[in-house]
Amino acid sequence: MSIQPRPRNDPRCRGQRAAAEGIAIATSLCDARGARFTKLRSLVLELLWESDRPTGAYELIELLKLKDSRPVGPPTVYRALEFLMSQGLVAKIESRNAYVPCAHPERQHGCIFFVCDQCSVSVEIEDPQLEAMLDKDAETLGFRIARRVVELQGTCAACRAASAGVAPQGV
Amino acid sequence: MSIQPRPRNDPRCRGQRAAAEGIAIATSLCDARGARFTKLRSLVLELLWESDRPTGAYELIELLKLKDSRPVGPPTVYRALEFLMSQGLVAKIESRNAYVPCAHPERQHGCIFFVCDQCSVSVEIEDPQLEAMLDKDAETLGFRIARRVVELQGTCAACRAASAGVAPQGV
DNA sequence: ATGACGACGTTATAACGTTGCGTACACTCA
DNA sequence: TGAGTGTACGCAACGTTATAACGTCGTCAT
Repeated sequence: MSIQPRPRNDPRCRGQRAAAEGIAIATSLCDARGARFTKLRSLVLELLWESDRPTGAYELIELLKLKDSRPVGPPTVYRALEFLMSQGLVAKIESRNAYVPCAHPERQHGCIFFVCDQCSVSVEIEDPQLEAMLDKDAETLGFRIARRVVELQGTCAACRAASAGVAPQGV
Repeated sequence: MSIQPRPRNDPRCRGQRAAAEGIAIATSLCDARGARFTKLRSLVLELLWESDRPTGAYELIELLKLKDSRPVGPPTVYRALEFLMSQGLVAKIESRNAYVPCAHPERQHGCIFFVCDQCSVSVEIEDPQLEAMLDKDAETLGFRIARRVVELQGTCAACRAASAGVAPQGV
């Protein structure tokens, strides 16, 4: 049984409220691990939580300028992202060269992302059964998995509904 | 039950022989579809088949220069790759910004790639059961999948064996 | 204080990908 | 046969994403 998906476009999961929660969890996690959750790292994570879609590194640079009037270079942002990823707080959407906050950093798990081609919304789910199958395939090959990249591109329910309104078609 | 993986680093699947076979299959497929399998497209596919690992677009540009003494620009190569991908002859490894020939273009299927962090070898497998699970998850979300990106990064059997020889450790 | 270390700043550059426009060649069809 | 059409390719410039290399600063244990 899949764990209930918790879409990142769900109102309960986005915006100021979620950002604050995300930062709080990240703070305590890093604290527990002895990892330094610096101002910059916190700011980057906050910006990702406040965004409603995967955000590129250079976009983050722009946002940091606006938010903090602090000009930061690419290496700085990439380092922050690398740290956040190493802590499981952020994931990279490889097919978009963009970054999203992990919905549940407190759990160690492989993320599966559904990314809408039209509105760019990304939804993160967990599916332990699917992970198990990948593990089995890996074992067959004698391959040791370090990182899983599972990204499904297509059309989200909202965009399908919207386009169906214009030009209805069967499922 | 998973279809037997057919690793791209399997001798039967690589080198001149495999390249020739790959080109032959591609030729007949394109012919049947009324798609133009031009000299350039064929050459790019051939280079991918001859490589033993995912190959970047700019690397292909260099290889084309060597092979054909023909200087081609980035747009030309990207267009060829786009065509080859549209025909299911080539897949992009998103986490590497690199391209591999599809082992079995004659079948329509979602590819799963195992990519070694150390030697860069990539192995392509099919797993219909896994695809079915992804489809089910998508259905739960009302998401229509257009393209699957499944890439497992880690250490291949050969590299594990090699490093185990140096510093043995349990599985 | 001082030496070690981790985080961050800065400049430049590598690597990857696209836009826009022009030309050549093949394929129809009058 | 020659005009019209569409697709592939050439080319210059540019845009985007990511990293290398090196320097500075603050913190902390000795």
